[in-house]
Amino acid sequence: MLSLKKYLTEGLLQFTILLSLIGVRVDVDTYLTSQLPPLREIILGPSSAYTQTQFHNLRNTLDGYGIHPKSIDLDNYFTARRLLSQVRALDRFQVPTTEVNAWLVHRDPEGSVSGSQPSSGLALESSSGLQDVTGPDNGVRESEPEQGLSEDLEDLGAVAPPVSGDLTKEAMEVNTSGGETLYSGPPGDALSTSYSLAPSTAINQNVSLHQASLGSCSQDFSLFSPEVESLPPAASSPVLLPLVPSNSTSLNATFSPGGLAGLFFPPQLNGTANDTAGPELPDPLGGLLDEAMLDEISLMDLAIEEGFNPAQASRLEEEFDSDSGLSLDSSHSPSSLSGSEGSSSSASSASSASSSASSASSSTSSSFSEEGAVGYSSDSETLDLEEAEGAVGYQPEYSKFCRMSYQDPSQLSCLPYLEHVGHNHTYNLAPSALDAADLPPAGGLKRGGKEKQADFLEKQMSRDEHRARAMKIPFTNDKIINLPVEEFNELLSKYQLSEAQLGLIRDIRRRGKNKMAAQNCRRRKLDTILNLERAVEDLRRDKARLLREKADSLRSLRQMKQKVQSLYQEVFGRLRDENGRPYSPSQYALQYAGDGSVLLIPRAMAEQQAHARRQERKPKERRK
DNA sequence: AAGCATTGTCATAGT
DNA sequence: TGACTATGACAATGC
Repeated sequence: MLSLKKYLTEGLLQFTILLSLIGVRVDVDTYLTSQLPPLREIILGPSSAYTQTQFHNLRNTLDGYGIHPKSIDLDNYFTARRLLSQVRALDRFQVPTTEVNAWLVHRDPEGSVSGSQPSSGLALESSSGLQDVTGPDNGVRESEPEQGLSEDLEDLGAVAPPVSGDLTKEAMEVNTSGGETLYSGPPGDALSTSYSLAPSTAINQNVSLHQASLGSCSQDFSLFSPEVESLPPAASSPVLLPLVPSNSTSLNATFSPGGLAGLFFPPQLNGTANDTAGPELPDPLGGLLDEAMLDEISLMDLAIEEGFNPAQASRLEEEFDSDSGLSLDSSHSPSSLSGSEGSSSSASSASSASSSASSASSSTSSSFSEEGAVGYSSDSETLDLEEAEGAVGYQPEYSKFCRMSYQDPSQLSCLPYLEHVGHNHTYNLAPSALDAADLPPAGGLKRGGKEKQADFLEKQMSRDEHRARAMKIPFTNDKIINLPVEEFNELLSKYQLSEAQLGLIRDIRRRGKNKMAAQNCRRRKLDTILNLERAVEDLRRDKARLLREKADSLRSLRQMKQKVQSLYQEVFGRLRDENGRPYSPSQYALQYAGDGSVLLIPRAMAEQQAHARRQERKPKERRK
């Protein structure tokens, strides 16, 4: 039995370790407690410590402590919840949504201006389109830049109203009569995240401007319709670029691998453009992305503060993509965990097995010789119970025993030389098993074997059993301990017992119950430790997962910003003034508006607005 | 022999 | 108030 138990215990643990190594978590307790009761009993022993006294204690559940207010499960639950939330809060990373709406200008072939056809025209909304490109899992939304863009629009409205003319500070005049009106299309219609060719014109009369026109580059830029090429020169700046949304062409279609490559690596602009707006585009995104960049910087700062960097993230990702279940901390590797669990489990099994002895005792004969918990026996050389009593502070009883047990000469030795009470720690095993293991084969000494067996059984008796026997208690310790109080009192009433006997019986009952309570308590303690270990492991995994997600989000954010920058350069490089010349990036900049429109404004104005936004932000940050 | 693990027991607080 | 449980602390014992 012992070897079987050890074999099963170790085998189960090894199997669990193997499963954990391949990423499968196994809750041994689950199997032991609910799914495989026989296995549990083999390994841990019958859970008598949980159930023995439960038939008269309705408070306890089958597990003995499942719903008790003091249940460690409650502690574990709340502790785990708290720790989990704390860890998650530590690494909480919320990537704000990004919605960049850009509307490319196109020309009304008839020179008319209309804002009522948003579906026609060239949509350049990247809010979800970029997410599509980066994939749904890596979709990153960043609301702050969008908010910043809205601020851009507001600022622009305050400083240089982009629509309906009336633009002050120089060359802000808006000409609505021309055919090169620019349109600020409604972004809401941008169901498609697409770049598309505008089959027709959608020009908002209110926002038409003449300062921008599309050059003849459209033949090599599929984003622009041929119609746009023939836009007459515009007159002044800033220009409001109508980039009309359309759902006719998906972003994925337009951003074919080549197209995406073009976005990531902007195509060289034509010679004219390169002359003025070429690679040396000064701060191409200008104030458009500064907010976003600031966000990223702050994100990176945060990451650095947390001891986390993208390289780490990549490494983490590689590590955890394998989902090996290995924790970051080598000291908490599955092996170590399993080791601790193994030791704990073995300890638990030992304590449980002790209870199994108690339970086994319950099923044994009620005769005196067979009664009670098998186990804690006196040493064979020290049959003196009273001396043992004295050794553990039972002096009053000790004297009684000396008086009461004299009838048995073998137990009369109230002598100092029998001080040592041998503890047999195999008491948690059934005597039969011990007999089979320890006794010699039944072939030889039959009579001697029986005597040894009797001696052995006597050794297995607990001290209280010896005391009860010495006091001639007429019922078993098992009954004394486990009977409900009413039946217990009824039992006592059936016998004429001396005060000494009654006192012993009460002590036996008290000690027996406390013994099981102690076993129960220790088992719970072990379970608590194991659960905490599991909780720690879970938290470690959660933290690693959050870090990995954070790395993914940062990566997606970077990619998206690169795309936006490339798009900016694409668009800006193809803008032409009234003379067909490209705009100088040192003098002009594109600015996104919250409604999805794109404005071409003087760079000084853009920088001024960006500066104003920064000034606005500072007090807010200080407040934080 | 020291150290550790296990178990029984007591005292005490709480139910 | 008694019975019972839970648990910290201590001691005994075996390894």
